[in-house]
Amino acid sequence: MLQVPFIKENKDKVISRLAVRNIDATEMVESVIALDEKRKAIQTELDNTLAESNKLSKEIGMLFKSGKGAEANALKDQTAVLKEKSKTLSDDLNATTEELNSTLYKIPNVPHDSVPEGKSDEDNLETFREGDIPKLHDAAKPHWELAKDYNIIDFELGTKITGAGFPVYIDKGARLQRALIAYFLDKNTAAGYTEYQLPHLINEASGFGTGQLPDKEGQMYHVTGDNLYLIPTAEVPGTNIFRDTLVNEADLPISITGYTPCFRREAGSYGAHVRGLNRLHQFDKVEIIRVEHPDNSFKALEGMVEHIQGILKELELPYRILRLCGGDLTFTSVLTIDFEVYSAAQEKWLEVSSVSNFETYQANRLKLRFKNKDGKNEFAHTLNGSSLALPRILASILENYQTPEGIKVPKALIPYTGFDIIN
RNA sequence: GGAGAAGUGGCAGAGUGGUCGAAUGCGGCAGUCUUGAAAACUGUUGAGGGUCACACCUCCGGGGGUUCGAAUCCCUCAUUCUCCGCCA
Repeated sequence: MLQVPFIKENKDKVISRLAVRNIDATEMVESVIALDEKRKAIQTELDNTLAESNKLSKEIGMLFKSGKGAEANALKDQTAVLKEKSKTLSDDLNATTEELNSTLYKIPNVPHDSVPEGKSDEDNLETFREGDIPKLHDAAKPHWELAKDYNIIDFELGTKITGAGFPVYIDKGARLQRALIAYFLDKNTAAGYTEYQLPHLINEASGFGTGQLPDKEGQMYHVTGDNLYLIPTAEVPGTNIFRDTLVNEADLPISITGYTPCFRREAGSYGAHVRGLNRLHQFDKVEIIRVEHPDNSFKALEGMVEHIQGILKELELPYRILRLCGGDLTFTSVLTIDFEVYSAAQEKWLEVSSVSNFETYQANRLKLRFKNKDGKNEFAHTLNGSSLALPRILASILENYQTPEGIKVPKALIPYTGFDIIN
């Protein structure tokens, strides 16, 4: 969430930049400022009441010590009134703080100056494009047909076992998945990211830490028996490593990577865009996460973008880079860069990675800080990105690399798969 | 799943009703010494709210209670450790 002093000092800017997200935050911003003023007033009154009460208690203690029991008992009566008053005030304070926080939770992060205006993904700004779109043979097919022809992914079987959106990968399909995971992790660790294996279920506190809760619980699978949630992305367990921590400035940046399955309810999705691997309830993803010094976070974002570019180039997939417009920007992000890969048989671009800088928005909720040169605790910046998400990479490999003889394996992956063609 | 124990500042670790926001050590920061560094020595060093700055308030796993007063007593929840059971 945003910090109240920041909102106060940059009120007009906050409102005007949030307008890029097509929301009018005027009312929420005003309300935050008013509630904070109210909170301060109550806090001050409560503090004074408690100070008085503390003072009396000390006096009572001293009187008892010096054997003046009668005087002490007389003072006790006075404390009763103060106690009643402080009870009322603290209830009032709690209610106000809660109201303040719930308003803060509703205000998304303030988009970076470079974020273009726009309503939907159609308004995202393409900034770069590389790689040749392959010319496929006449009998070329979309990946869901290829998957069936070569028996490497069985969607119906997954439907039988679980439901739609839970595919079963078979034989070379499964090996290709495993190869991609290992390949991505190797690329990430070679770039300085430390590999982590993370829990696939998270508790409520973690959901709050990264912003999935309180508003977006409908997007996660909820294990009600234990009140845990299945992770929608490794970002959640990975970033919550740093919840309630004070890191050393010298340890920044912290870079971690991890492979996890991701579970998303995707309620309300339907139609052609969910066909095959395009949108699933369970999918695999390798994530990169960074905790950065505020001075360096945008440079770090650039570095992450270059890193992912390197992987897509090595896989020889045609890709483009987009700067998300305000309307498409995720709630917690200041700036998000998307990567899309061209899927030749579907003849469309598929999103395979999303890289974001959250600045202090997550750190504020997480209480992730470092001690700066002046000895003050300062919120760190957090960033993350997919490096990479598997299903659409797989889809584009299957489609782009298909030949009449079979599906070729990208050169970079052959050491990992142990085979060079699916036929 | 059963029995017992524990949780304190960045870390380790004392503290069993008032003088405790909390001894001590490590780490951090500043200084002395040194050509410089290390060592040694001296000083300083928790977080949040509040204030121009003070004052003041809150925080000893989370929540609740007893008391004029709680790190300390009681209840409760989650966690960790030890022993037993079960087990990939």
